[in-house]
Amino acid sequence: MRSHLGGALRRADVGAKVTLGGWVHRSRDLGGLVFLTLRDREGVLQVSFNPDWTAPEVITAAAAVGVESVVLIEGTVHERPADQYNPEMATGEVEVRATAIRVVGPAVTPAIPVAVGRDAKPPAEELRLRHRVLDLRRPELQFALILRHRLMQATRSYLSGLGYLELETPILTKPTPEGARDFLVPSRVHAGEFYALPQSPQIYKQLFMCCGFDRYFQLARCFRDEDLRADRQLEFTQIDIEASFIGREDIITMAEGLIRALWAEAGIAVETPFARMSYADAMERYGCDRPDLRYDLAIADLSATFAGSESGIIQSALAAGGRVRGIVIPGGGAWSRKQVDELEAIAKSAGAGGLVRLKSAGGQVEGPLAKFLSPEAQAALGLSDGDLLLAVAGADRISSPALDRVRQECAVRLGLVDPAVRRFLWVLDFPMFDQDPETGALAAVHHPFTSPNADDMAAHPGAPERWRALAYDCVLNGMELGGGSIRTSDPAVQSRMFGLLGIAETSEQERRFGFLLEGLRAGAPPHGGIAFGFDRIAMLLAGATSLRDVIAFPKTTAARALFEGAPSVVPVQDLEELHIRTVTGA
RNA sequence: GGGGGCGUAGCUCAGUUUGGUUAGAGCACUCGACUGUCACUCGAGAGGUCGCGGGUUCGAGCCCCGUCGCUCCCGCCA
Repeated sequence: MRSHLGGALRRADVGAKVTLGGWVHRSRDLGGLVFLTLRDREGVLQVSFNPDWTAPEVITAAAAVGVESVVLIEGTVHERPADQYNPEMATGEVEVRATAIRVVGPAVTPAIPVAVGRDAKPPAEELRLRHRVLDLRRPELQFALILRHRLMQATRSYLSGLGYLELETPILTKPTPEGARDFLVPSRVHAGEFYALPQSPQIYKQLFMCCGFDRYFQLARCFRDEDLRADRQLEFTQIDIEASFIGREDIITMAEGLIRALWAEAGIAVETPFARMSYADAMERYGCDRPDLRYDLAIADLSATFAGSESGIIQSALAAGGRVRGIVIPGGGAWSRKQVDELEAIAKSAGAGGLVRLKSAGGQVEGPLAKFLSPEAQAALGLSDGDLLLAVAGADRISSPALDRVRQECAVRLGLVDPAVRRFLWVLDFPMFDQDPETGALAAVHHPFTSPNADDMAAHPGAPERWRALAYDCVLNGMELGGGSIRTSDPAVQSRMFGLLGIAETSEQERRFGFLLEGLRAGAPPHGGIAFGFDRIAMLLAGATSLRDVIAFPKTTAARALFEGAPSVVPVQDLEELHIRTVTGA
């Protein structure tokens, strides 16, 4: 039906007789002379209807077509006169002189505009989602989804090239303990029983290793029934990878190559290897496990300096085993009382009791606590003129998240966040467990299948909260791109892990994880892997600010699909067949 | 579950401060004019449950209460 994609025509195509199919992007009727802008996935192209080469009834038909209608056009590619080039169009040096037009898909007047002006705001997101077919016609979204496709192909090409096999895992599966709420699917055949949608293919990919498939990957759909965010959807795609007979360094090298290949697909050169930092250092210096290294503003331990102060707040924090930690902000001394109050509010919302503030001006240290500090202590702070010191006294569990947020906000205020800079980072040696400060209960930081560090187990056999894990996260500019670990391949160790996590009963372990334990007992190779958040990577590389712009049919933050209207009520008979009765008011 | 922002014509918005005549603009749409436009231009026209419900008032787009939707964030979620 078509001979060319109109948006791809260039000066080299001049002279070609073409048949084009596409959408009417804009139309300009000059009276006896009509221009249509035709749009397809390659771009937009001007088609001219002129009595010199177009029959009168064709011109009449062209003048009558509404925008967003689908047309088939016949004509010839001509170079435009040099003074009529349109530098804003990739096809701007040519036009197609039409001899025929057929409206094959007339369109009603669009509810939201597709051809938006240069400075025009796009319609409200609700309308964009409600009229998604129109929204997805916009060149930016076409670009984003086409880039997404290319990133998928680059992933496949890179990993296949390394011998990885793309293997599929079930969507209807068994509830697993990733920590998030599962989506459940009722079984019609087995009354009262449910499948779960996978939060990730974690166990299946480990089983593949036990099967001997050796190198696995999948562009895996994952499902988590939690509240949404700009960067979080109910269903999302992961680049899921697992390999056998490898160690941490093998995974890191492979993953750096993958990142390089993906960024190259978007035209960005990435240097490897990436920087590395231990979890402990990241928490100590930046207060978080995925620091943005585009700026420093590192946290320092000031406990020794403040030890001699007579401030009650400080003394009680230190007495309780806490520390005083703070950030020196060059130039922050010029900030107003109100601006610093705002920073304190941020620290408080993160759980801190308040912010200790000291600034250096004219060689003097000023601030509410300055009088408690000896001249020696004041000098030890190392403040230069104009510096502001913001500190939090208390347990690290409190001060780290508070200083993390303060640090990020200060960086924004100081203009230190350069979007053109990319600082990739591996965070290594995560702790194996997170301990609830009240109950003492352990929870897996990564997941229960991660292998603990064998040296730590040997050194502190009775203190699992001190064990590190063979886990690693890949971080870019403060964002987690992906993470993984070397897994436990010894079924006895795995069983012990379940025990530490509160699943002590053998029968309970077998009921929930028997299929994994059976795989491990059948002879498991040492293995490990990693998973990257594919949507988030696509969002970054497309220059989008919301995941919804790189997902064709996303959900709103209220977990609704506005275009198709999901979720929706279903007939009672359907529920009965599934052995389900709804509760009133639902 | 909690907090913030937004909701006025098909779309983007003004009008809400301090309640007061018939709620406006640009774009889109309809009709007309126009032979090289490219966000075509020009003229005319049509288009409104001011998200929804209730209240206060002589009178509500504007004030009060409730509710719904979208969005950002916290909780939650790697």
